[in-house]
Amino acid sequence: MDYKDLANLIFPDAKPISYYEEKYPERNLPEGAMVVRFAPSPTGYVHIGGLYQSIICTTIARQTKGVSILRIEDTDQKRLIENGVIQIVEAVKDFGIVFDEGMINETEEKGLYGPYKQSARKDIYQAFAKYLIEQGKAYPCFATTEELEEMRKKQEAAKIRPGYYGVWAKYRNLTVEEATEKIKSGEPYIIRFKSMGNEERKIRHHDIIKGNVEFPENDQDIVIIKADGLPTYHFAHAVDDHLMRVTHVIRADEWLSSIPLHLELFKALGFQVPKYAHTSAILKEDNGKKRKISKRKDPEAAVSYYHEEGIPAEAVYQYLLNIANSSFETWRRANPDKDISEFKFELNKMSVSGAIFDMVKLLDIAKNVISTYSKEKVYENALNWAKRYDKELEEMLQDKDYSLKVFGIERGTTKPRKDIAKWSDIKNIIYYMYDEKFFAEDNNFEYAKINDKEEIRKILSIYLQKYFDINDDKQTWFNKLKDLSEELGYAREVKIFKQEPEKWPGHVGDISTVLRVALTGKQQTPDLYEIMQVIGKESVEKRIKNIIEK
RNA sequence: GGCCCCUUGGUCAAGCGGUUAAGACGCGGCCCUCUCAAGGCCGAAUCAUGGGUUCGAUUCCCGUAGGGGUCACCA
Repeated sequence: MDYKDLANLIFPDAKPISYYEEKYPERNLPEGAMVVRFAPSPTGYVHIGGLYQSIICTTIARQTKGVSILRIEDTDQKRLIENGVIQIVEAVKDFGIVFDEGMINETEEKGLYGPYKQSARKDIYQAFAKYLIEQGKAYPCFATTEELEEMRKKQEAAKIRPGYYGVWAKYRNLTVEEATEKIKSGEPYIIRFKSMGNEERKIRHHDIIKGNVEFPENDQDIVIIKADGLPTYHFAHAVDDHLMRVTHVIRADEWLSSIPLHLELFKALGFQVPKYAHTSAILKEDNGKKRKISKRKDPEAAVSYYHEEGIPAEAVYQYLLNIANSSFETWRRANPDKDISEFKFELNKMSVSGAIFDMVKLLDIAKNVISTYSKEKVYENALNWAKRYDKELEEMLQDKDYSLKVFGIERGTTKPRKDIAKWSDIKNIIYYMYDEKFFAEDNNFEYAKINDKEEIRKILSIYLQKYFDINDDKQTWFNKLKDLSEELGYAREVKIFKQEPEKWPGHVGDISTVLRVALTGKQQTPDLYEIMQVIGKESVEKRIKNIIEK
């Protein structure tokens, strides 16, 4: 009996690996094309880090005329959740991200290198596991959980490196006969890789992002096929990335320390080693310390958060792209009108250390993104958001023509307004433009410098009687405010006032503030003239009278 | 704890042996025909630390400290 017999006993039906090598031939791609994959587990929600990875992945593939793959790593059956795949596909699609190959919904996929869901690739992993057993590079291990537990305790007590390796690898040197006998008698087992590494020796490796790194060789006989017949991450990584002809493995840097293992695995399988790029995690500051941003503690870790808050997907995308390559914002500034896809992304310019997530900066980007939108686009986005998250806002927006006028204020100019960072801001910014909402508020407004009730009435009365004409153009309107100021003994120009502030009780700005508060209930608003034009003559009169007569 | 990685203003960061150490966000001030938002101008603020190497170190080497990752039949 030899290894071949043992392999046949364990995996009698597995195909020879040549079958798969032929089925998934080398890709015919232009020079420099990168084949990359995003390989999440469908365990529940999409994390901001996953979105980050998928942006990097699809960007790199597109720019090098390569291929991006969405592969689902569902080998841990315990952690799976229902509709986990479609959640990932949809979440990513909301940000405009589409992969060239891989899963497109819960069960369907596209591409010739599938299946793209690991649970559907069981026979493939087993074929390669069988191959390793035949070569004497893998073996069945009969250790029970208790046995392994005990071993670990001993190792810890003796303060030696834990794990299944060297002399601790109890079943590593079983003869084929012994193993066969155990299998035939029905003893449960898993398959382990037989490592030839030596912990004393170092291996050097070049990572595209991290640079040169040095590790001790791997000497752990890690599990490659679990009790349920599915592979562990490590084995699936080697087999899948080889068969899918992935050229560049881009993944989170928590995998960096597995490099010695992965390198050994590729070598044992006779695979060409891909290039690796280990990306730094997105961090969160917590009590002065940094830690990985986490769904449990940080709501902003889940991509759904951005939809709920109404932060435009485009802004999140740009923010993440800027974390990945900080030269992005410089490029954006120089090329405001170009499509984002024209930005040249470079893997090796990614930061080696993790960036702390900065919501303030994200919101600043969002503000700028929204400022470039037309009033129609703002309306559409706001309405879509409101339909899902804010019924009251949805009702306000029912009158489309009117709402378009509201959103048109100070928009589409060379200096568009930048006061909206997220759709959830909108209600508070525009409610006073709608009579029903405005009059629903009690009108105990807070005025600024001029806050004497009598003075306010006087200013408003005279304005309404002598100066208000909805048909005035902006300049005339403003001149009239100046005239009004003068008539009431205020400075007609701010400049003049500043030269001799003691000479007047206030200036035209203070007068217009009175009008502003009376008309909107707020001390700060966009351009008052435009607001008056939008709400119209009747509303202006009604609002002013409402104050005067109170 | 072992192994590995990281450390430039509050945050993101450029820099790659000689620089007045970019830029962005944030912060402060001033300006701009009314308040904001914006825009313009100005400003405060950074090379963790100790040793080397060198004519010269933010940059190269070693140590220290701090932070992070990893040590599963999870990925």
